[in-house]
Amino acid sequence: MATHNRGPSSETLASRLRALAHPARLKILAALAASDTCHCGEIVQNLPLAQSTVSEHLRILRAAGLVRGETAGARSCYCLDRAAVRKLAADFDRLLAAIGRHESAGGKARRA
Amino acid sequence: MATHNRGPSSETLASRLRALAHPARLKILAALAASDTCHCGEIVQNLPLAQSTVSEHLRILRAAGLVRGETAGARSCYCLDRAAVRKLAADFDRLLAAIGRHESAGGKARRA
DNA sequence: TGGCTTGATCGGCAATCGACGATAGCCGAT
DNA sequence: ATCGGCTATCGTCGATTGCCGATCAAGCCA
Repeated sequence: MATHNRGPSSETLASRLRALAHPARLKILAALAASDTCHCGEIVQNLPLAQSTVSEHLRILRAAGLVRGETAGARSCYCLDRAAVRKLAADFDRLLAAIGRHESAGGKARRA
Repeated sequence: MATHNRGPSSETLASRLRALAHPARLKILAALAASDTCHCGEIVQNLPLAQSTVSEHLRILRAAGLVRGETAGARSCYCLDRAAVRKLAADFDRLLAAIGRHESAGGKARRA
């Protein structure tokens, strides 16, 4: 049994999905996943975006909790929060499983 | 090499996620999943939004392919495309699994 | 037929987003 | 101390989004 409630609210889940729903941010996540070297300049070089834009995307990902940035002065080190990514995947999967199931399972009418 | 692509491009996946990344649209999807009666007025009654706003959200969901609307004149019938939902869930899960895994095992797709 | 109900579309408005350049702060190297 | 590289933040601009009321098109029923 799930010891907690079913899932986050629509607002919470939607805001986390919003953080993902941008091609540049998906690419940034993929870059962070590929190499743990994680500083910003490397990402800027691999994307056709200005440095300030990439920094802004990193801020959004950090605010969503998907990325942790240790700003060690000049060279900040960004690390993917893999646990948070997995948790988001689980929440999302739970929602879509409930939606995608052929029958709306049981009478647990979920009022939103 | 042919496009042995594992998943859709960042743009494609991001645009589909964008369709989901709104609390009202998540609620609409849940309402469609709960009851297959699927006409618009019922959804409007369960949301604090104007009818035109709900219609707009339905249009976005339809454009994303998650909902099919058979506009049979006056009373249109909206149905959840459960196969599309499952496909999106699979694509998303594949992406997040690749990101959330501790080691990026394959690692050959380094786009510059 | 006329009127009613239902939903899609239009036009407008405010808010937010996404991008950029410019600037400021921090650190190591010279 | 000064220089130069790196990054975060600020301000701004155009584009998009979200919401609404109003209006229009299409069926249904008396």
